[in-house]
Amino acid sequence: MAVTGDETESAATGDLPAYQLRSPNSSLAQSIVMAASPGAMQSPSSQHAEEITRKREVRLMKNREAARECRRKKKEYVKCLENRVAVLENQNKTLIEELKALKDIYCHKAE
DNA sequence: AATGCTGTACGTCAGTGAGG
DNA sequence: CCTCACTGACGTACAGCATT
Repeated sequence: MAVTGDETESAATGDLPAYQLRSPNSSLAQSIVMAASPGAMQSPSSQHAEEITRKREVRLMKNREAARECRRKKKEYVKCLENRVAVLENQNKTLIEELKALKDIYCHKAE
């Protein structure tokens, strides 16, 4: 199992995760620029645009965390299944041995 | 050392079902 | 009908390993 560098990446690049550094014209980067720019008076249409951008960011952030959680749950589920396989394989082995022993007893009686 | 391959984690988009 | 959370699919970045 390879350990990825993704979790150590933010340490290597300051404190921003890689996905925030990658695309220079992402909506996030744009919105940061928008928020930082000293736009004093804003027209209703630009306010509306900003609201849309903000909503999008919130949605993306929520979805990002949902995806993380979803993957975590999936990994846990797979681990459970693997455990179950191991248990069932052991049970199967035990039952096969038990059957073999019973067959032996039966054969000796028949003689 | 350079390069290609593989596995892992991530973010985003699009589709879907549940609840209000 | 709308909104929200969940999830599969896709593309991307990166690390580690093998080969040249």
